[in-house]
Amino acid sequence: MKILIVDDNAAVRTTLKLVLGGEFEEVAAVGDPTLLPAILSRGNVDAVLLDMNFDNRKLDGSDGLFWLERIKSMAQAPAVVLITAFGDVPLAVEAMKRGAEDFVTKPWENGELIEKLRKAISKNRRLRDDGRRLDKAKELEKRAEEQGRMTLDEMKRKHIQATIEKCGGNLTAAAEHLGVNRQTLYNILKRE
Amino acid sequence: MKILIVDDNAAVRTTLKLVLGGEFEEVAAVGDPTLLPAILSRGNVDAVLLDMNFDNRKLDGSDGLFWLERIKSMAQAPAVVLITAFGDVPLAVEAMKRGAEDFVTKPWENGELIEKLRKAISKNRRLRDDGRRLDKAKELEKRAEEQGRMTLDEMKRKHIQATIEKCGGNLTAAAEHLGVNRQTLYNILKRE
DNA sequence: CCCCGGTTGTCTAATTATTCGACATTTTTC
DNA sequence: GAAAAATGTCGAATAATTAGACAACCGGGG
Repeated sequence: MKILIVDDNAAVRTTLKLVLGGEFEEVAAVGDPTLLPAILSRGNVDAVLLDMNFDNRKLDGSDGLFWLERIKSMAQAPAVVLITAFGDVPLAVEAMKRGAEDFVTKPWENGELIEKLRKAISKNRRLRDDGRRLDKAKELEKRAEEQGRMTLDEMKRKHIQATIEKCGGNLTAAAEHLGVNRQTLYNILKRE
Repeated sequence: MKILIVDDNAAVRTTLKLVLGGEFEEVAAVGDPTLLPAILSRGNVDAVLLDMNFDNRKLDGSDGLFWLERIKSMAQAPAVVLITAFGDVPLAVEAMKRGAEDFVTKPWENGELIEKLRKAISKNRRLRDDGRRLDKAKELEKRAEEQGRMTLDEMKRKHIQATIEKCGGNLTAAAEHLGVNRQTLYNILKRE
């Protein structure tokens, strides 16, 4: 499991890398959140541990929310755990509503942080699977509907095509599966 | 849109009913959370506004989390907005992780609360729709799989049955849709 | 009430599709 | 390189589909 730390404080980055290094497969750290899209588009990060404040003139966490949104709008988005020294309840709630898997306040407790990261990753995986399944659901729904108003012949052809596909192009086996003679299958295919 | 207020403080209940009464179709309030299952199983509540502390000896919000879980484990669960006077960040985060749509702290701002309730309801509706679609997806998937290893004849029969169904039993129309002769359809049906 | 358009159930004869057995050929597999 | 499996193609027997036709039936409107 690969973790990406994003915090503008070099000391925090070093500490976190040290703490998490022994627990996760790979731990990288960057100080500049603008690098996030580039890094994540390479797609091998399981969780991002994201600081909420990068511009020291505003400590309201809006930077963190912004980057959270950027991350979560990506396809195959990683889990995101937010971390902040200036967290209040409304900010935490807002972050969770925008799809963060967890929200921790500095100073953190190491073991707890590790646990939260692990849980975040597995929760995110579940969500991603659900998302994928939803996409598939829409497709299936559409196909079922099309199928509904199909002519018998079209239906037949489609099923034949699918079966041949499934048999890896072996027409004899396909004919067997379809319950028709091999010759009949040939005829049908010849008639296009 | 129907709102259920759950708070052991009668004054809070009265105030909330007054505030929300003009904004929502129906607003009910109870003081005892143990009534929740009974009320919600009647299934006409869109959102629950749930206090986090019922036992005044423990103000850690565990009661709220407990009831939140109970509500969210129901089929067709309503939206839940938590409300508390003793909220801290970890509690808010935990509540959101457990599926609450929002988390507000006393004292609340009326307009904001109303807005949060509305948004909570629509968010919950989206989630519920997704859930339903997922269920349907599984079913469709199963059917598609079955279909995959069907004989041409079985396939034909299934499609014919479905089409007749869709045409409300009108065989002439069904035959038309299927692109076969009416007589052929009769023959097929007669052959069982 | 009766007529009418649409459906149903059934029939024939002509057409078309499917099956079976067989054979030569090509491709796969061991 | 030989055996096994798959392909491509026949012809003849069998089965299914088609078009056209006819009597019967049902439901609504004149």
